[in-house]
Amino acid sequence: MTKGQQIIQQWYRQKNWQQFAFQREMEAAYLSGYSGLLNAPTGSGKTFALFLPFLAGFINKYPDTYTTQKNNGLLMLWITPLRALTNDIRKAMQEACDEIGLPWHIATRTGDTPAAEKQALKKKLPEVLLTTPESLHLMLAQKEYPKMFGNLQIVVIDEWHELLGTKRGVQVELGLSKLKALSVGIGVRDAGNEEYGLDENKNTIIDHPPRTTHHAPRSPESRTPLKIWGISATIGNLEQAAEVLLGNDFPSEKIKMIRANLEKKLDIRSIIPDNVENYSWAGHIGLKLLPQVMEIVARSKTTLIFTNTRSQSEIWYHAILDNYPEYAGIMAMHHGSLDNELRNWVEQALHAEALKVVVCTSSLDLGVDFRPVDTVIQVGSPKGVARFMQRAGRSGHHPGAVSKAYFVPTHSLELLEGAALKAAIKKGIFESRDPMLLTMDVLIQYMVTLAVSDGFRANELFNEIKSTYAFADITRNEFDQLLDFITSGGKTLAQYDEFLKVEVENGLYKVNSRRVAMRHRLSIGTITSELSVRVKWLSGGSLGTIEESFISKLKPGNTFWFAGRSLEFIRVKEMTAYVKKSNSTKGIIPSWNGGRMPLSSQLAAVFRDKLDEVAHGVEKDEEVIALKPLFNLQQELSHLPQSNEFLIESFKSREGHHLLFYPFEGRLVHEGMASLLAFRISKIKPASFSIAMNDYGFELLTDDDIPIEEILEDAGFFSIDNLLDDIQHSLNANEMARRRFRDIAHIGGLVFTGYPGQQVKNRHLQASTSLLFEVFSEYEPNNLLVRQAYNEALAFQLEEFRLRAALQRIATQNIILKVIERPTPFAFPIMVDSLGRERLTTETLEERIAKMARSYGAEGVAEPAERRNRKPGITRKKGF
DNA sequence: GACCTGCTGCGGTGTG
Repeated sequence: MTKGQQIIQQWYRQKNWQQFAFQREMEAAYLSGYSGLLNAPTGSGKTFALFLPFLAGFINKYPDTYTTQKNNGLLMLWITPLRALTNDIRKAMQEACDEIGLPWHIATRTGDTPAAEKQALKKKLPEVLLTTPESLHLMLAQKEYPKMFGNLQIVVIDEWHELLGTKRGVQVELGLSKLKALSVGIGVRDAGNEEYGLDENKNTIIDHPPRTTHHAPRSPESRTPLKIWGISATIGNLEQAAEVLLGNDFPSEKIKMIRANLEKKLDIRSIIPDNVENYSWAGHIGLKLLPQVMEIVARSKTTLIFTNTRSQSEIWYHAILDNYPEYAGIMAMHHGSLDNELRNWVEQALHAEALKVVVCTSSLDLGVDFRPVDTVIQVGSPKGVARFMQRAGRSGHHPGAVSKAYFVPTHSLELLEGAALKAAIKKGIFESRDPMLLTMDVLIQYMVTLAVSDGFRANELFNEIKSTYAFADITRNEFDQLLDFITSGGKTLAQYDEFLKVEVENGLYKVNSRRVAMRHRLSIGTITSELSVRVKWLSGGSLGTIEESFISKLKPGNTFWFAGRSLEFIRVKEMTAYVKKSNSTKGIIPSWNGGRMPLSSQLAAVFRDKLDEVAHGVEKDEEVIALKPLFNLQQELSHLPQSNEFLIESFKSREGHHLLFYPFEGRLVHEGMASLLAFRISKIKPASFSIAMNDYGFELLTDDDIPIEEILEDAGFFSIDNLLDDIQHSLNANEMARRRFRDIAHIGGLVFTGYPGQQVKNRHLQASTSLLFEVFSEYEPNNLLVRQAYNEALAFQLEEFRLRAALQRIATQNIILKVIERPTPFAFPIMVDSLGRERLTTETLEERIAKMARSYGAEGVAEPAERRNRKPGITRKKGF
């Protein structure tokens, strides 16, 4: 056993920790020089599984000197997606070093780090640096960055599954390609120099001449000595995750996948309403089950209640306070629009076990490690298996403990998702994270980043980025277009100085303007967000942020609920809304505009399986048994589709002709499919439709009578032939792309969002990105960024891939057309979904649903309920 | 400018 390994063993004994098999495996792999991916859940000691072997490696290499004070320079770079994680992990690592007697300095460098500390880091590097992808790029935007990373031994990308599939992930890929390239050059030069980096007389990091030209092209013999390790939770495509992380040039014999295979005991239960028949058929808040939820909370020590939206957590918090006032003081709320100070306080209080319950959104998905929580409650569909697993895993956090998680349906049919979730987890089905490809905006940003610091040479950079997974397929022609774009503004913008950022001197692409450099550093990153209004007490102190559009609808004196308090609105000044405490118990709760998460395709598939079981009379799940009356009614009024059947319901009311389709494929696909089918119908019979949808199906409503039997006979109705063409005609693809383009323009640096604290007005940004989009579309139709905008719209807004798969599935199914008398349990939630929900409504949704139920119930098909705010579908009148 | 229920995440200046 080596000295390093001995020290590790001793450390585990001292800590009285069990060393798991995967940790030993990890140790062996690391010490034999492998890179790869560690698949381990949080709470399994994954940090030490990587950190200790790294220490052991160092101690093995320098067994006699490691205890004396040395200036090693940066040896390990640890990247996490969350600022907060860097601090927790740093503490743990520092403790380990102190205990072993290694006089190392472990530092963090994020947006939180004070400027003075950042300066100090430049002068004297720590041995281990914990940072974020954005901060890594900021470091790459500093002069002489190659020095900083010259002695780097290992890069760890923590929570890689969180980054993979996003533009932040692409940013990491690009950063790694540079670190690898640096290490190749240095590795070659350094061969045979064991004392490298250990010069105690000098306070410089490494002693080698500044690099004027960059590394030589890679040859197979000079493969990178740098080790790269990712840490990822379980996802559907772990192998691919490793490929993306390591890039195309990594020798496969140097790659290992280590799986923790720690069986986490999960105890999942659905909360079943006492009487499903009386439970809401529609809705998404779920407060009817509050008493049952609070019983569980009372029985548990600490509970996290996860909700799907920020306003939902406000509503639940409020309801608990109203009905269970004894929880005041031991309950808290946590979501992304609350002030950071408040959120930090909540996290601390959780840690100190001072809270009994926290109502939260996915803001607590990560970063609650080491906090004792014994029960997790999920209100509403988690929309994905992995997301639910992750949340469930937040409870019973020590190894070996059982995770207890409850699922609270917010409407009856959602209860079947509980059964689907359990089945999916049992079968080990997980969602994949698809890596993003050819994101030119991120590449442009990166190119300018390099130009801002030491400059780059085109051929070298091209080879480097070709080694990444994201840009493996980029052509030289495309790359040249980007070069042209950053140096001359491309074909279209050449006459505007503003876009001429990079200059070429002797083949070196470089930014010489300090102003350009500064502005660029200010806008590094791939996260774009809506402009929001800060909410502040008149007396000072911030509560959080809400959307401009919400505030603009308030008049001074109005009360609203936010951050769990009743507030009186005073005035808005410079993007800040001033409020004071109100005693009114009534108030509107703000809602925020956010992403629209559809049911994942994996969970949707298991849901369809469950439905098939139901149709075949299989009754083994408690959820299915409870839902029996509902399914019976569905069968009675219409039909329960088996997996080889596709149900369509046709129904006439005074409102018009309703057509209901049930692909069970998630709302984004339904939105696209609804528009597509509306278009295809209108080609046969001109008509104008309005569209409503949820995660289970969609509705087409028209004034005209549609000969649906006839239409269904047309083989082309569900066909994927001419799909793209029909989509182009049926949806406003232009508008969708324009919206995507706004973010792309931000990331690519085409618009400047302003200096911190003095943001450019949103309106202006909107106008300028819109203008750019138009100019490009007109004069440069093959512009790479415009092309990207269309591709992103197709892939993420329309989920074209899933849409295609769904159509292909439907083509193999038997179509069951049912003419129904009144809305079925399947139809009802979709029709309710189309009732507008304005932000400032006085009538609660519950009342509206009751009204709608009355209007359709006893009197049969009576006066239709108010149907505002429907999504305008295609308008194609006769004679078009 | 569009959303109508809808999450999360990062970064941060100058000049005389």
